[in-house]
Amino acid sequence: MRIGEIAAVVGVTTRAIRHYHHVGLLPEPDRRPNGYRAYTVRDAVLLARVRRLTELGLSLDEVRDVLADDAGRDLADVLEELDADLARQETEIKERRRRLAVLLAAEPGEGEPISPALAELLAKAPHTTSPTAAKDREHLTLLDATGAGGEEVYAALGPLAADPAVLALYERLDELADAPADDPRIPGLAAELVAAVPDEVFAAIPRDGAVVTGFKEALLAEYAPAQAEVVRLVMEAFIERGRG
Amino acid sequence: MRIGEIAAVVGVTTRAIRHYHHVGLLPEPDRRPNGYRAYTVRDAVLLARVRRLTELGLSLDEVRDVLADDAGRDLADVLEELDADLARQETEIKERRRRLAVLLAAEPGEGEPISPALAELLAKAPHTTSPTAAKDREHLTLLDATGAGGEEVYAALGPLAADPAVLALYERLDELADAPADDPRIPGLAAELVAAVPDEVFAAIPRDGAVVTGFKEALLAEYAPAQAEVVRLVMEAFIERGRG
DNA sequence: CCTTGACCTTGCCGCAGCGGCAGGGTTTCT
DNA sequence: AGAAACCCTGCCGCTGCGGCAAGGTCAAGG
Repeated sequence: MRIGEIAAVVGVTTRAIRHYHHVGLLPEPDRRPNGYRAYTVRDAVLLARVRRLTELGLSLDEVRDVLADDAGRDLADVLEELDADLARQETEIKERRRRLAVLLAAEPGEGEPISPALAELLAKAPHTTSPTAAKDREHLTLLDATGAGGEEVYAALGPLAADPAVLALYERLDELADAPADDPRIPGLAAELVAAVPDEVFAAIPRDGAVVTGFKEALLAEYAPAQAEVVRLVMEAFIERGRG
Repeated sequence: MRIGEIAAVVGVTTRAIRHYHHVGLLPEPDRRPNGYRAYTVRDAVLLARVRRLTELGLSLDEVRDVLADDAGRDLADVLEELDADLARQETEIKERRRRLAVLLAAEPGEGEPISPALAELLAKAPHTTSPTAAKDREHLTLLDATGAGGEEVYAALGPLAADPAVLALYERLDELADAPADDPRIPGLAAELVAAVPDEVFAAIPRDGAVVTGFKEALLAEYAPAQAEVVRLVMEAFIERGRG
């Protein structure tokens, strides 16, 4: 048989067969005078064995091992390992599909894949065009994606988000966009912000390991000077609370 | 933040981030005077979005598309397609595991992954050292692997395998190993072989499409001249029966 | 001051299992 | 005789990074 014929018999492509030759999985058969590979039925039997194993999901290296050690004992080992691997993949896929289902169910409006808990929180918050509020929401999605914040954080933030008084605080922060870093309104606003956040929020944020070096600086760099001052003061106050 | 810091915040490797830059999935941030990449919190937010999507199983190209079309409508499409794909993979894995389970249950002796139906058939056949019988078994595994033979073939072959008289036929075929192609024993043996195979076997073999060109020649080449003659006669007789 | 160690930079190779293509030659059918 | 359908070798491409090489940079400690 020529390569196309054995390929048709066994049900694989000629490219695959040549690849098997290339990696030494199948021996190169004799050649006809014109250079064509001349396959025997025994080659087809061998190829079919290879094929069965690869279709089960074994890697070519594993197939080579199994065919080399004709022990048959090895095969059972490899198959069991493979089954364990497939089981792992299966649960992985199920988990992903579960999360996908959650997203698909809750997302026909949002253009962002976020956890349902955060989605609920954001939905509760009043609509606003405040830039600093938008920034806060972005930071929350970051927290959400890293998985650092659990359900408790969102639950604790719930009343805060629903409180219309918070909007006024955001607006006062917005007003500091062009103010100098020593604006007199800074300390007062910082104090009010600290007071507004309930203790539970702070308690719910996992404090395992310090915040990554450089993150705070980067966070402050996001804001105008006077706003950064406010944020810095608020953060300091929280760190104090953490120590207390 | 430096690259290692943003990587720690979001929970990815620096290599992945650089890769995202390389393929244009994330914009290259500004550089510090020393050449280090300087990331902002906004970069972290973006990276986190990318990360969420890739973790769901989207390809980097798909992520790029989703982030480009901020429509949010596109996202739902991609996610649904992804879910369909995952569902397909899941059933695929289940099917493989099912076959694996069958093999693992029935195989603690055989060194070959074959269908249980064929395994049962081979177990029924009496033990023999006949080379031509061994060849036949190999050819059956080939048939088994290609999926051409269904359960009916094996069922029809059952009585034949269990018949000890068949052993004598194999031995007579073996005896022709060194005989010339015009040995007088050939026609009689061929006729007896044809007579031995029940009609159901022949009927059960699916005859969709001719046998692959070149296969018969290769099959005949497996045998010594006189044996090949027998096989050829048997095949001819079957083809005749097929026409009738 | 010098070293060590922990960072950062660019860039290229490797991975699995083939598919595709280029740039030939052969056989076969019409 | 020409076209279609085969065959050959060989190399690049895909995915999503990981690893390694061969450096530059920066902070802390002996």
